Amino acid sequence: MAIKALRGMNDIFSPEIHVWQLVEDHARKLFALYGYEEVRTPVLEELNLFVRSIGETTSIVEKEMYSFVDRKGKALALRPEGTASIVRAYIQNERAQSDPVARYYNIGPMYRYERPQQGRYRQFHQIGAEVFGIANPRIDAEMIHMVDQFFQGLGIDDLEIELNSLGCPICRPGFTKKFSEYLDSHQSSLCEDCHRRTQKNPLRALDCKQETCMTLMKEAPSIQDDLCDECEGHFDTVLTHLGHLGSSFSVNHKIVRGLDYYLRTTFEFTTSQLGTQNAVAGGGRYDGLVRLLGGPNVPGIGFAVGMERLIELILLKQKITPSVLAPTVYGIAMGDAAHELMIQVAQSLRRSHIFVEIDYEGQSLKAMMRRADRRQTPWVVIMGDEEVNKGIFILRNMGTKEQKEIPMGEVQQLPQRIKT
RNA sequence: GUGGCUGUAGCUCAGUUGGUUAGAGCGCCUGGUUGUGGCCCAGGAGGCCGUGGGUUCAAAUCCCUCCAGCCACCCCA
Repeated sequence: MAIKALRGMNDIFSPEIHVWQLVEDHARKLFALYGYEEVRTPVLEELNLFVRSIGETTSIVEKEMYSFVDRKGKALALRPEGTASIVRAYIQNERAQSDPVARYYNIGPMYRYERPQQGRYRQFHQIGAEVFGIANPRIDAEMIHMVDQFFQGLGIDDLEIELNSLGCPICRPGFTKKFSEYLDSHQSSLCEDCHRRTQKNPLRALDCKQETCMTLMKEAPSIQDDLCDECEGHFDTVLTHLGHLGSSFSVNHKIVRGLDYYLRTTFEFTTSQLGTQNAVAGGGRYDGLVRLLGGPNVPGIGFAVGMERLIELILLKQKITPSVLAPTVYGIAMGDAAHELMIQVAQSLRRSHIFVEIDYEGQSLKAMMRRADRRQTPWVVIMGDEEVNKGIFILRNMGTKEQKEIPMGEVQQLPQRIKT
């Protein structure tokens, strides 16, 4: 094979593409009910946008970005996630001037240079949404519930919703310090990775999968004991409101997200059916981010759904069976004169929004019929010299094998005939 | 980035202890009906056996490199 797609980057074809479209469609319709509008931003941004927002010491920034310099030496990067770009766009376009409150959603590819495995790709797609300008914890609950609705609507009803509060710049440092000290006092029993984490990002040790570390984490200080009154109140409201909305969830103080900008509410939607890549959606609040990136002091919250993972789940659970679209009418013409007329018949039907596919390649009637059958079409229009001379065409019902001769003049009535 | 498993036709897979023209099923094409589909029957096309190198008289088969997929770590969607 001459040229192959890059590692971890996939082509998406028929039948799966229909599932993609269905999912995207579902998202657009549902999000619109909550007041979200789509935004489209470039996939390429200044490298610095991601370094500053996601955090210099996160593994995304340290080793997973597709970054390079352009012809003039400017450092660029393909977006590894969507929030930073949307925040940048919100600031740059002065959206807060007229009204700081805004709800956006976006759908598109993201890029991370990781070792691919099932549910993890170098180019992957997210459906994400962001809300700016609302500090009220009820929006946190509403957003999480909307994501829940999103999955329910696709027949995915067994995801685990896990929530946590990461505290805020007022209370988190105290906890982080306490937690670091705990790690230090147990250095000897920590795994190699957690040693490293102790320096750079101690909280990550919370979701280490090494058994010794896991048992150690059970005894570790928990963030919930150190939340300041405001954070605690915020989190409580999120929980009770989410309960009122009818979403079932659990609180997990170990969920730590890999992006530095999160604070207070964070959440994940996980499945047990996709192996180790179990997060199908995740998100959280990022109140300081807009200001950090040079904008006004506007709070924010967002989430992202992993398309590939969601679609793998859908296919796995057979909630939606991907199928190729079948033409309602399949046109078979033999000879130039018949082809001329076939085009007219087809156009007439298409004007009535009927899906017509004409066979241009079949070498024999038999071959074309075989293809019509394979395409699972219910109706076939057949035309040859005989029919042309008689001013008719044959309409064949593939199910009953009945066929009728229809005068060319009655093309207008075809749509009704086909519907019954 | 680390460790493990894997790579033969479009798909799913056979392929003996290395042995000469690499197979099956499904799918595809053609014929059995100068113009009628599914089933059946017959025939056919399609493989640099992932890539490059090595061992050997001889490699799909043994060894190494690289590439890709999968699994775990890591990370997260």
